[in-house]
Amino acid sequence: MALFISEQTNKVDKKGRVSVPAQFRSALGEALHMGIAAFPSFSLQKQAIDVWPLARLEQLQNSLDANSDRFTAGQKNLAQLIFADARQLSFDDNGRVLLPLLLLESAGIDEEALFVGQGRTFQIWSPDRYTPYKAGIESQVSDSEKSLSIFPSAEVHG
Amino acid sequence: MALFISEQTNKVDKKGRVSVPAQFRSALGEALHMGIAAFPSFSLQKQAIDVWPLARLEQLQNSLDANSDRFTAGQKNLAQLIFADARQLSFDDNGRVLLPLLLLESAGIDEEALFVGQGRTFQIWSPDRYTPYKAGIESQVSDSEKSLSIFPSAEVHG
DNA sequence: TGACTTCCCATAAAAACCCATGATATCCCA
DNA sequence: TGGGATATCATGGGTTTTTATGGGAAGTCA
Repeated sequence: MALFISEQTNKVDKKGRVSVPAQFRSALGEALHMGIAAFPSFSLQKQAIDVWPLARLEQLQNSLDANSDRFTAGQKNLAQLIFADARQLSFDDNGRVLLPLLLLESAGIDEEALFVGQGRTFQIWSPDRYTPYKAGIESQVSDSEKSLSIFPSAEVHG
Repeated sequence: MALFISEQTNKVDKKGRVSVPAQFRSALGEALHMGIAAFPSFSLQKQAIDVWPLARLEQLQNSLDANSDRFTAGQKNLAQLIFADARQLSFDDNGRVLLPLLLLESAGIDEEALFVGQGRTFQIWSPDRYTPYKAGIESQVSDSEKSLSIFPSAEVHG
C-alpha cells in the first residue's frame, strides 16, 4: 500500500459526510474495501483524529497475540483504548465517509476537515487547531536537522 | 536510478503544467511510473521546491518503521512535516507534471521554472531567486577547496 | 414515528487525457 | 561530410474524466 502524503481540506456536510482525498483512497488500494478505523489521536492528546487502514489494526492485534511479552503494560493499555475508541468507517460510492459525531466533537471539527498525510496513516484536523500545532512542530526542528540529509545512513550508503 | 544533473528552465503554462527535463525523466527510469514528491525545501527555508523520487520517501518511511530509535526527535518531526507538505506529482504522456499552486507560490515561481539537479534529488526554482542564491553558494567555496582533489570517498568508491 | 443511514442522481470545478505544432536534436546514407 | 529524413522535446489547446459536493428518496433501527 502506498503512502499517505500531503494535506487537503474538504467540507463536512450537514449529514457529517466528508470526501476522503482521492489520493488517500488510491493509496489505500485493496485496503479501501476493508475500510478504515478512526479514533481520537492519543499521541496528540486527542486534538485530532487518527486514521488507520483496518489492516494495520489487525497487524497490531497479531503482534499482541504473538509477542505479548515485548509490549509494556502501558502499550497494552494503549492498544485496549484504541480498540475501544476506534470507529470503523466505510466508503460510499463517492469516496466519502460518515464521521461520527463523537469524533467530530473530540477533534473540534465543524465545517471543514483537514486531512494530513503521515506516511502509513493519516490524521483529520480542525484547520483552526492544525495551524498552531504545525507551527510548533516546525519550531522543534533545528536548522542542522533541516540541512542534513534525513537519512542517518545516507552518508554511509550513498 | 541515475543521478539528476544540470540546470534547465522550462515554461509553466496557465494550467500550472511544466515539462520535467527529459534527462531527469530518464534518470528516474522505473521510478517514473511511481511518480515524484515535491515539497518546499526545508534546507533552503522554503525558497525553492525539493523533489524526490517517491521511492525515496518510501525508503524514509521504512527507515522510520525499522529503526525509529536512530532518529532524533527533530528528525522525526521533520519527517512528519515532509509527509504533510509533500505533494505527489505524476507525469502526463508528454512528461509534464502539474505543480500545485501552493508550491508555485511558496517558491515564487510564476512563468518559468528552473530545474536544478542535485544528484539523487532535484530542485525547482524561480529563476529570479536562483541567481543570487547560486552566487552566494559559489562565494562560500574557498580557493583551497576548489583546488583540492575533492571528496575523500571518491578514491574509495570510485 | 422519527432520527439516522444508505443509496442514488446532479453539477461545477479541477485534473487527466489526447492530439497538434514548431523547434531541436539525431540519424542515415549518398 | 553534407543535408534531408526522422525522432524527440517542449509547449499549447481542446475534450473527457475524475473529484468534491449537494440534495432527494428509500431503507433501517429503536
